Amino acid sequence: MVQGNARAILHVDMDAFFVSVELLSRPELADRQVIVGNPGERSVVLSASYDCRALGVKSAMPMAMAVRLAPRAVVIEPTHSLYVAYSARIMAIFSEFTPLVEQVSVDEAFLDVTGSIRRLGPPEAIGQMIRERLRSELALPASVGVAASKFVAKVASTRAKPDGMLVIRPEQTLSYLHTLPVDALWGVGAKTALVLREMGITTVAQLAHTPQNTLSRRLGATGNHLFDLAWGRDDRPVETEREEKSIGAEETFAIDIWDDAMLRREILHLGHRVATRLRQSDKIAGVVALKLRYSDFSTLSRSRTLPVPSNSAGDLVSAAEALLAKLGSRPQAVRLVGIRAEKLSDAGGGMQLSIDPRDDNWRQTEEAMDMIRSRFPAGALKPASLLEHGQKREETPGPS
DNA sequence: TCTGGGGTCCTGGCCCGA
DNA sequence: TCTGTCGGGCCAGGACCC
Repeated sequence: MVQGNARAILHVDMDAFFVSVELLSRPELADRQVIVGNPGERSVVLSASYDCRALGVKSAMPMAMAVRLAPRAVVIEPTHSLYVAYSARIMAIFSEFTPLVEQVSVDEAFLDVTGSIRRLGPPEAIGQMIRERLRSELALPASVGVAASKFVAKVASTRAKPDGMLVIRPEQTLSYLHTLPVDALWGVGAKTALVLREMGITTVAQLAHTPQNTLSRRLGATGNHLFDLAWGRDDRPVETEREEKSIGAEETFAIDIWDDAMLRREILHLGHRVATRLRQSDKIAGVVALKLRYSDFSTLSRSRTLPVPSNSAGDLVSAAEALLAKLGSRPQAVRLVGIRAEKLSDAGGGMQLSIDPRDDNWRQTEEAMDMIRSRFPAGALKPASLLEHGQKREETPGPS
């Protein structure tokens, strides 16, 4: 597999991860069609078993459509804490094979096993051992792609699904890539695929044989990037540490709303969620962004730099409310509202002190809330205005 | 069919100061 | 002192990924 200086990269991707984890505690559903997702009318599919996928059900598909395609499917509500716990066990297994593990999401990772070959054998043997460990210790199926770069390994694991392994040797890379449709390239979504189709490009081979300057004129930097990928050029290293760049929270309302008071209550709620997560990560935010999505799905965002970086809900909510006020009246009912904390930096332990001493009481209150939250179940403590909101949610349309 | 929630990255417009 | 321009920061939005 490894020739000269070629790297040996594995991409390990768990198969229908949320469904597989749920089935561990519900073995009686093993032969049934299963969809994981919230049952609400506005929810989407998070994961579907492969027999549902055969009927056309896909991740991110509206649940209403999925149920129409697979009327016999059992719908299970997601248990995120369970997925996070299994994810930690999966990553621990990976780290026994190499210290170079880059976790991409809860259920997939890149592993650079170049340095493990002398100890453990060729990369395809390492891939097989990892799949067997996941199967024997966690009873979870995974697919593995083996290649000399992250991008090709990722393509290979996708093509190996479900429960398979695909090895693309360095000398096979181009001939393999050039058999693929262009949307197999990482970074080609619906919009870019449409632009490429307008240019007469539907395969990776066609893209590779299009002049690079033609691609960059139409697609900018993306064009250059795709051209490199089409020729198998991807020397991005497996990165074991990633700095968080932003932390956010958003909610889609059960029905679109006009009521400004309700919108502000949700902003308060989201502000507390984001601030709590900032403090848990020991981060402060320099910028607060507000996001609104209207009935017609058009989305608008506004952001502002804080006078002093902060991880206090009071500061985040004030900034978000100021952005909301600046927008003036709403042209349409609001479907979704979100808050994101950006330009993160280290808080250096504890909360950031404001230049305004009047804020200190509020900050101390939030610190006390953090402490109480750490001892009692989630939702046990919330500001009075949110308590009222929580009660009203039972009777009036609120966030889903 | 009618579109969640968590993110990252890129681009282009605008403003401001050197 | 005035003007042009250039770069950088900020901001908004689009596209993409899982």
